[in-house]
Amino acid sequence: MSDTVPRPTLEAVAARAGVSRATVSRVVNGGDGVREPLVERVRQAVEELGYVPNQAARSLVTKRHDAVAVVIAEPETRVFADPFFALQLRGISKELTAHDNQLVLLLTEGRDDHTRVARYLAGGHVDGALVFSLHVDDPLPELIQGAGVPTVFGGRPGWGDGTRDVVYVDSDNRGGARAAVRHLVGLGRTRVAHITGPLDQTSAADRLQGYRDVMGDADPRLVVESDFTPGGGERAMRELLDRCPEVDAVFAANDLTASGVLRVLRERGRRVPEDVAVVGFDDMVPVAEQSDPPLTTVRQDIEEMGRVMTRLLLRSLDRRNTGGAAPDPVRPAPSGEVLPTTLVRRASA
Amino acid sequence: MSDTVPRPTLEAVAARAGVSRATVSRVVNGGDGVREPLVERVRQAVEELGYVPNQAARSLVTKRHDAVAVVIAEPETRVFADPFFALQLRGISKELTAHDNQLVLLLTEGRDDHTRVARYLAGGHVDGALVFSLHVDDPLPELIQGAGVPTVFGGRPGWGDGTRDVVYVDSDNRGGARAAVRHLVGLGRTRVAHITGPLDQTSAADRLQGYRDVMGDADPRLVVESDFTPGGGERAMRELLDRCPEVDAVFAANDLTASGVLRVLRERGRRVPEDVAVVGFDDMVPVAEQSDPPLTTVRQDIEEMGRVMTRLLLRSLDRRNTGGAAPDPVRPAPSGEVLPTTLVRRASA
DNA sequence: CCGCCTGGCGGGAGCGCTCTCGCCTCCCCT
DNA sequence: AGGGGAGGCGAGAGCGCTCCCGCCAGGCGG
Repeated sequence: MSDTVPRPTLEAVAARAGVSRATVSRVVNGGDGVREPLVERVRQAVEELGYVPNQAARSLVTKRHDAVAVVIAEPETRVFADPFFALQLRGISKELTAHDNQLVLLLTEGRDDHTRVARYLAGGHVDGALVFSLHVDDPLPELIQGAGVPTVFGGRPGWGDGTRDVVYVDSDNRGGARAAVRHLVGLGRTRVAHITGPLDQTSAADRLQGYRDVMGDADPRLVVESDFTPGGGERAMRELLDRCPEVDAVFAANDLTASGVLRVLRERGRRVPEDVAVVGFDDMVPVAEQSDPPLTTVRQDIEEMGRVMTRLLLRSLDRRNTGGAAPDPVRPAPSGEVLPTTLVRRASA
Repeated sequence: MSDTVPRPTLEAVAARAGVSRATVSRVVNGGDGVREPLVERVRQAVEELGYVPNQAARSLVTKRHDAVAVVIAEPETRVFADPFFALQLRGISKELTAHDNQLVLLLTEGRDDHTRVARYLAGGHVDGALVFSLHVDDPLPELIQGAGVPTVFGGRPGWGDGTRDVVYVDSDNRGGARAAVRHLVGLGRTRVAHITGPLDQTSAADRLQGYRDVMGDADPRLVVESDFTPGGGERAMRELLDRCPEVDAVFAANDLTASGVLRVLRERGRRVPEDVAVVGFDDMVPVAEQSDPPLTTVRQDIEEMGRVMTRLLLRSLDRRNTGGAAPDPVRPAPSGEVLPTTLVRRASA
């Protein structure tokens, strides 16, 4: 059948335009150092033949791929149930296409995948990697560091002791949590509880930290560990009400948790925000806006986070390609970029 | 700094193992036609040097890339808010990695992106494409067909007149809708309404069709068009109650819509399911299970859909590479695979 | 026992591109 | 008007791999 006609090569275009391969190459890659009339002739030949450069041939010599891997470690299924990654991917994708780079998606679950991913990255198929790994004990980041591929992490890696040569982008979880709790305190609430996320994730740990920044170690009964899910939020809230019925405010570690909290509160006949004020985290719009009452929450700009990660990575790739000479002796590589979070006031607090 | 040591080449491995490049190549690609002792020696050399084949060089000669593009046309932002694509991607990713293929993700919004994607696909960077385009008037599918890349569509393409040479995988939206409505009728409901999705999406159109299969054209007041969102569901339900207060059952085109429906029903003091029974579609677990009351809905296996699409594509790529000779004269190419949907009974109907 | 055939292995070409050279042209300065 | 320099362009050498082909060894039949 349609055995896909052989695509035209540089050679063919050169012949058609009556110039050398080198000149066509120059034109295709920006056209510097070629005089206008020739440029025009080559452009036309390219057009007529429908020439598209063969990326494989190009990579073979340049050793660049104009491709970036996005690694999403996803041990638990539920992680994927929220639009978090979708938004990240959007931001990443936009930024990548703006710079003519491709996005190679690597989804992992389980150990075998880890080594597979590490091998792939070490294989030099991509120029860099954007890695999301939520859990502190995840071996993946270390493996990837070992692969020698420029990498930017999404979220503060748990194992980073601060001095490591790690580049990451994170939301200001701690600051956002502080803002949330302060808001609650500002409302005159005195029994402000916190239902945490899984504390082996740095985002959850940081939010707890922010809560403690404001509340100190106050009443330990007011902190209940949970798991970022609505069901977990329900369980935690029941436990909380049993332990400490006089609670008058809850800072839930994310919006999903908050939705569980609201449900239990309704079920127990507590009015929100009159009896108990509730603040969430994430500003997952469909959840937060549609909840009853609409949820006051801390917004983080997930898409922007993806964008920033990408920019960071591309910039470091650029450096590597141009002047690796001076490796910036003043501020070495390690750095984390922390994106602001903002409190969004709705009805629940 | 660490200027990434040059990776070992086939040549290097060959030297180390004391054989020719060709032999190493043979071993790396399966080892047929090489005697055991040599295979072993080569394997060891590969191991010692940490050799990884250079995919670019390989593609250059084989003209295969072991990579598949996943194109997600996403005109509206909200599409991304539900876990639909995330699940698809999971299925696709699993199947792809099982066959040692990479996933190149192409997210699009807007016209410019369309031509960009078309160019990319036509550029022969990938072996095939998996395309999701929800709207009937989306020009993307046509563009992609034109690019001459083997393609499988996710969801029935709107412009397919049935006779076109199109391969797609879809859920049995129509059948699922029928099952939902029959269930409602079986409950003794006589005023069964349908709140549709955006009818320019085939899934929404098919669900409406399924509703009509059972209800005929009955009372036109019972069909309200909406947009797959909770807010849209609310508006539609209000309108429905105004138009036709005696409604005793609602089949919502998806779970998000159903959640809006439930909210309005609660607000208007109608009991679910006693006064009005409600059925959704999708079985988006977090929404359906957590709703109040838990939602009876039609489940579709999204992840499996991704898997099936991938299998279909890979199979056709295989054919192309091996014996394109006999293009299967009996059953030509065109085909759509329709995956079953099942009714999940919870409390709302 | 010799020739032939089979099968394992090496040599070499070439995939389509980039990039370094070196030549040649044209322009500018003296 | 002539010399020097700069810049435009072409030739050619690979990048790392696959695959075709041809050589050589070993096993068989005549």
